[in-house]
Amino acid sequence: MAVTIKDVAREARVSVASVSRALNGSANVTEITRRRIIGVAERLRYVPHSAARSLITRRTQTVGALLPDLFGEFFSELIRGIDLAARARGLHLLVSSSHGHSSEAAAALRAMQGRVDGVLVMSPHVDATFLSEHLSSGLPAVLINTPLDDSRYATLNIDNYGGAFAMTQHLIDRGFRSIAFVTGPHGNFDASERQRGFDDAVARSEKSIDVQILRGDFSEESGYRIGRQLCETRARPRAVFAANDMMAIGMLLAFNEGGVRVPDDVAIAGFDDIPISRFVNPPLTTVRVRIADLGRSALEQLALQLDKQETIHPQEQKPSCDIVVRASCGGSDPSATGPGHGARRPTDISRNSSGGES
Amino acid sequence: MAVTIKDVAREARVSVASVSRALNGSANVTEITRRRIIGVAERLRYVPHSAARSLITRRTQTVGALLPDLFGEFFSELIRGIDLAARARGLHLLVSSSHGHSSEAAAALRAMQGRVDGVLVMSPHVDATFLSEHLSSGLPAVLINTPLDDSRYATLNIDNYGGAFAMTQHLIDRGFRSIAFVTGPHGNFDASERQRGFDDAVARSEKSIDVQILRGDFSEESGYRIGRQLCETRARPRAVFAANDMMAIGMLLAFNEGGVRVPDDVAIAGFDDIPISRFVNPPLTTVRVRIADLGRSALEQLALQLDKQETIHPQEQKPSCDIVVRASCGGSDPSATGPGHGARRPTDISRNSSGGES
DNA sequence: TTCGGACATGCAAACGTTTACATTCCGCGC
DNA sequence: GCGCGGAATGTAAACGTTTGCATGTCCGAA
Repeated sequence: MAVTIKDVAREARVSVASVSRALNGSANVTEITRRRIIGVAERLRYVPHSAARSLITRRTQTVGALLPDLFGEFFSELIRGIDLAARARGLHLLVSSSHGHSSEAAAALRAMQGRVDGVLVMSPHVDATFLSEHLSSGLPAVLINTPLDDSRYATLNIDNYGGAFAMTQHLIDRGFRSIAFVTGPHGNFDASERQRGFDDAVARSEKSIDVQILRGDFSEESGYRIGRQLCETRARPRAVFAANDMMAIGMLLAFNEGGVRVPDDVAIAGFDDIPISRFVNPPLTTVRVRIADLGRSALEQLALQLDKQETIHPQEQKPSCDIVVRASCGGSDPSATGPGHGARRPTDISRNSSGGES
Repeated sequence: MAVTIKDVAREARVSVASVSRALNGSANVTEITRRRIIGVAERLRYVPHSAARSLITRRTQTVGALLPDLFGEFFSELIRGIDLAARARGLHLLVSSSHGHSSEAAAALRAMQGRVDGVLVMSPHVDATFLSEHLSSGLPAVLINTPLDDSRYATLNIDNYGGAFAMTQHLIDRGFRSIAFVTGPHGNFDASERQRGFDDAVARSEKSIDVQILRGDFSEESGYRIGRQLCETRARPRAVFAANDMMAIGMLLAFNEGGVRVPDDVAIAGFDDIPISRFVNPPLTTVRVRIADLGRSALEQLALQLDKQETIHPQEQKPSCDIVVRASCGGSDPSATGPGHGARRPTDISRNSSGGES
C-alpha cells in the first residue's frame, strides 16, 4: 500500500540506511547518490512514516495546547498566534479544551502524553498538585496565565495586575470618584489579579473613592444582569470597570436598553480588547492584551525548551498590557462611534501599564 | 526513563502480550490477572507509547483540520464544533491553516500525511487537481464548503445559494426595490454561490428590482470602503446585502459615521450570523449558519468513514441556513438595539431557507 | 607496491507495541 | 487414568524508521 523507505531503497539501488541519510540531509553521502535517491523518493511520492520515526527519535514534532475552552475571540486569537509560530518552526499543533473541568484537563493531558514533545497549558484553575499529578515530569511545558509559581515550569502571565492598576488610575484621573468593579469567576487567577490591581490602585490614590464590588463570572450574561440591576438602583456608580470585555459589553447592552447613557451617565471599561470591543456602541475603553502575541511567545518559549535537551532554567515572562481609551469612558474623541480602521481613524489612544506593579 | 509495557509485564509477572490484551480490553485474559495488570500499570503510571502503537495498528486516533485561516469568529466556532465531536469520539485534533495560499495548503496536507487518520479540509479555493495531487488517495477526507464535486470525497456544503436566495426574497418582500449586493473575493466558492442565490432570487421576482453589484473581499475593511462610497453617491440603493457579516458590519460603521441612518435610509443584511452581528447597532439581519454544528457534522461524517474500513460511498450533505431578522433591515421590532439574550428578548425571528434551491 | 586513512555505503539492532500462532494448563467425560 | 478441548498465557514476528558499527573502496603517500 504505502510506499516505505525500503521501496525507495530498492528502486534507487542503495540500502535503506543511505536513503535515510540522504533524505535527512546527513553527511556522508555523495551528491550524486543523494540526487538519485531524492529523485526516486519524489517520483514514488515517498513520505516517511512519522510514527516509525517518532518511535526511534523520540520526537513527534508536535506540541499540544490545552485551553480552558475554544469559545470566543480570545481563544481564537490565541490559537492563531500559536499556530503561526508553530508553523514557522515546522511544528504541528494538537489542540484540546478542558471545558473548565479539571477532570477533563487531566484526561486531555494524559492523552497527549507521548503524542507531543511539549505542551502549552492555559488554565486559570490549575494548582501545583494538579500539574505534578498529571503532567509527566519530563515533558517541557509552558504555563499561560496560571497561578502556579513553580520554578520547574516556564510561565507566561499577562500583566493582569498592572493593566487593571493602570485602568483604575485612568478612571480616577479622569475624575470619577465612585467606581464599581465587576469581578470574574471565583478562584480564577486572571480575575483575582485584575481585582487586586483595582484594589491597590484605589488604595494608593490620594483621592477618596467610593467603591462597589459586583460579582460576575466573565460571561456576557452576567454583565447584562448586573447592568440591569444598575439601571434600577439609585446608588449607581459613575464608572464601572469590568474584569473582562464580554461582561462590559453585556452591561453596555443593558444600559442601552435601560436608557442609561454611556459614557454620560456611566462610564464603562473592560479588559482584554477582544475584537468586538471596538465594534460596540460606544466603542469600549479597555486594557489591551496582545493575544496572538501571547500565543506566539508561549510557543517560542516552549520551542526553546525543546531545542536544548538540557532543561534550561525556565523563566517567568510577563507581557505588559496597554490601556486603550475609546468612547465608553468619555475618551478623547467622544464623538467617535466606529472602530479605529488602521491609520484612518486614530481614535485609539494607548498608554502603557508599566509602573503599576509594586 | 519512560515506563514501557515490558516494565509492566515484568512487574506483573506476565508476558507483554497479556499486558497488551488486558489493557486493550481484549478477551482471553482472566479477570484476576487483568486486575493485577491494571493495578501495576496504574501504579507505574504506564502510558502506552502512541507512536509504537500507531506503527503497528496503522491508526493514529488523530484527525487533521485544514482551514483557510484561524482568524475571526467563524473559524473559532468551527474548531469548537469539531473539537467537541472529536473529543466525544476519543479523537485528537491537529489543526493547521493555509493562510489562503494553496502552496501552504499543499505543504500542510503533506505534512499531515501519516499523522492523521483522516482530514477535514475547508478551502474555498481548492480544485480537483489540487486535491488529487496532494491528498493521498487512501486518506479519508471530508470537504467543507468546497467547490469540488468529486464523488470520491464526502462533502459538506452549507446552503449558500438557498440562504442568499431566501434573504434576497425577504428584502424584496419587505418592499425594497433597489438592492445592492456586495460580493466576496473573486473565485471564492461560498461567495459565488451566495451571489448566484441573489441573482436568481432577483430574476425570479415578479417585481422589477434595481440591482447594483459592488466588489468586496469578505474583509470588514472592504465593507467599510464600500460604505463610505455609498455615503457619497446619489444613486444609493435602498438595501444592501453583503456576502458576509464582516463586510456588512464595516458598511454599518461607515454609515454610522457618514450620518446615513440604518435601516431608515438604507437597510443592511449580512451572511454567517457570527456572534458579533447581534452586538452591533442596529443588530444585523443575516443568514444564520450553524457554524459549530457544521464542524461537528463534518467530523462525524469523517468518523463514519474511519469506522468502516470499507470506503463507503461518500455523501454530499447540505446543511440549511435560516434567515435571522434583526433591526438592520427594519426588523419586526425596530426599537430593539440589543442582542437576544436567551429567551429574555425574543427579537430574533428566523425563517428557514428551504425552497430557494432550484 | 603497500599501507593507511578518509569516506561512502551496507548491515543489523533497536524503538514499543500488537497479534498470529504455539504452548501450557485445567477440567471434564469417557 | 487418559485424552481432549477450550481457555489462558507465552513467543516471536512485524510495523518503518534511525544509527552505531563494520565493511568496502579509492586515493595518496611512503
